[in-house]
Amino acid sequence: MAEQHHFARLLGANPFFAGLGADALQAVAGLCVTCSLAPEEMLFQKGDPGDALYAVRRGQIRIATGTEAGRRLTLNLLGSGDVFGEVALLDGCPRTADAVAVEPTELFMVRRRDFLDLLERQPAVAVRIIEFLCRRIRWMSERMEESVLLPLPARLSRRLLALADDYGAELHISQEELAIFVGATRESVNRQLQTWRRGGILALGRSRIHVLDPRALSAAGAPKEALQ
Amino acid sequence: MAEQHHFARLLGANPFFAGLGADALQAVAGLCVTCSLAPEEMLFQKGDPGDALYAVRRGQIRIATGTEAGRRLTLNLLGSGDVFGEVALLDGCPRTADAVAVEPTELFMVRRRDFLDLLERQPAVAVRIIEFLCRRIRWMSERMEESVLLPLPARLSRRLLALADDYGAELHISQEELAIFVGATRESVNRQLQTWRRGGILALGRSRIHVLDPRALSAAGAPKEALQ
DNA sequence: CGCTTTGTGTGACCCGCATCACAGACGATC
DNA sequence: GATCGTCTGTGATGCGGGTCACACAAAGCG
Repeated sequence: MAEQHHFARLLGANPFFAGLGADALQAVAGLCVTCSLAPEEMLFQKGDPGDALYAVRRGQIRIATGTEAGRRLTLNLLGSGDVFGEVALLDGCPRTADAVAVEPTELFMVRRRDFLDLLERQPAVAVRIIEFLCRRIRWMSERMEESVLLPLPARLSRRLLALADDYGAELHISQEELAIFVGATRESVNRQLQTWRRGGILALGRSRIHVLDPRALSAAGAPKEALQ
Repeated sequence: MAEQHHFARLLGANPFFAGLGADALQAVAGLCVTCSLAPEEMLFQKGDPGDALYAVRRGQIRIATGTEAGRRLTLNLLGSGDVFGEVALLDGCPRTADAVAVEPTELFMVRRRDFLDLLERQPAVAVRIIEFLCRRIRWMSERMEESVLLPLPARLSRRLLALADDYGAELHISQEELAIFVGATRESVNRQLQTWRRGGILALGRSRIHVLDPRALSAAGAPKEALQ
């Protein structure tokens, strides 16, 4: 019960369910199942039927894809409170990417049927969902522009700043992880991080990146365009 | 009046409004204003308030962005029957990209206020919108993966096949346009098209690309992965 | 405590694609 | 039909970043 109250609060804080009454939140909370994952454990993969919606309770989830040739790409990293898996849930089509736990992770899960029932009984939820989807579209279109138009230093700078914004200046992520997140190789990422470290912008450690000077990092991310 | 019936049919054929009753469609049609654009005329640009939803009646619209440094990127090309501008309309935030007419174009336009009123009176529309947004998210995530993971020939092949699918095997698009659509330069695109022309896969002309052998083109687009 | 595993730091080399620079070729416009 | 602007075709050259190949350091683990 305390469990469910905690849960309802967590959901209420999330834009996906914001605007529901306390009672409705309790109802949603009642539909949820928790589930936990070990590091590197896969929750679902590309092509699976989208039969559930998830929210991160604790830990971190990586949404990723790759080619058969082994090239990989992280589409997003999700932390506590983030909701994911909504697209496949809403349109009933297969998942477009894999979801893997980065660290020991606990999730809340709502099954498709239960969620659609709720949606029918609470039409106000639809509006929230629309807003949520719009936010996601904007985020994707931004990332898409970045990845096509900007060179590695700019992409890296922005991703680091975004991560620092979400998780604080002390990031614990390996350079390998970071590389497949910005669509580059570990070596290239390492070289760029080194020049920033030498400039006093970052401090580096094993699976640790400390953003010391966000302003300078931000400036370093837009030199080509700034100069003209 | 015949005008409005034509319009209502066009809207009904579009997933955005599919599922509305004939009367509802008439109501929407009544809200619409038509507007026409000359080639290269700008409908809206990045940062503008999103105060309307559009549907292409005739012609072609390019959705694009770019950096201050002059690098450009076409995000989408929309033809007759396509709906666009829905994100800014729905969440009330500024446009994330420019919309420009490629050729002489006529549009239908619904103003934000009118549309939100409709949405309130016809809650069933919300579900359609959700599906529409989901489709868009899937499309974007696919394009995003492509642009990061695939080399130019693969990206080009896929874009050509997609265009041929929408507009028929006879594409009339300049190589420059095509280049900024796949995130490359005209020169690189030209060289790739030439090798395909020499292979009998394409025929080329001034602002004209004829896809002669879609199968071969599709195969040419995935060599690296296919070989292994 | 060695031994392995996982992550970092760096050099050498190469390749895809951008950049730069022209030379036609086709369509419009008068 | 001469002229001009847009579009195509192609070479030369350069650079960002991918690939390969190690050396080393820090964390697990018997």
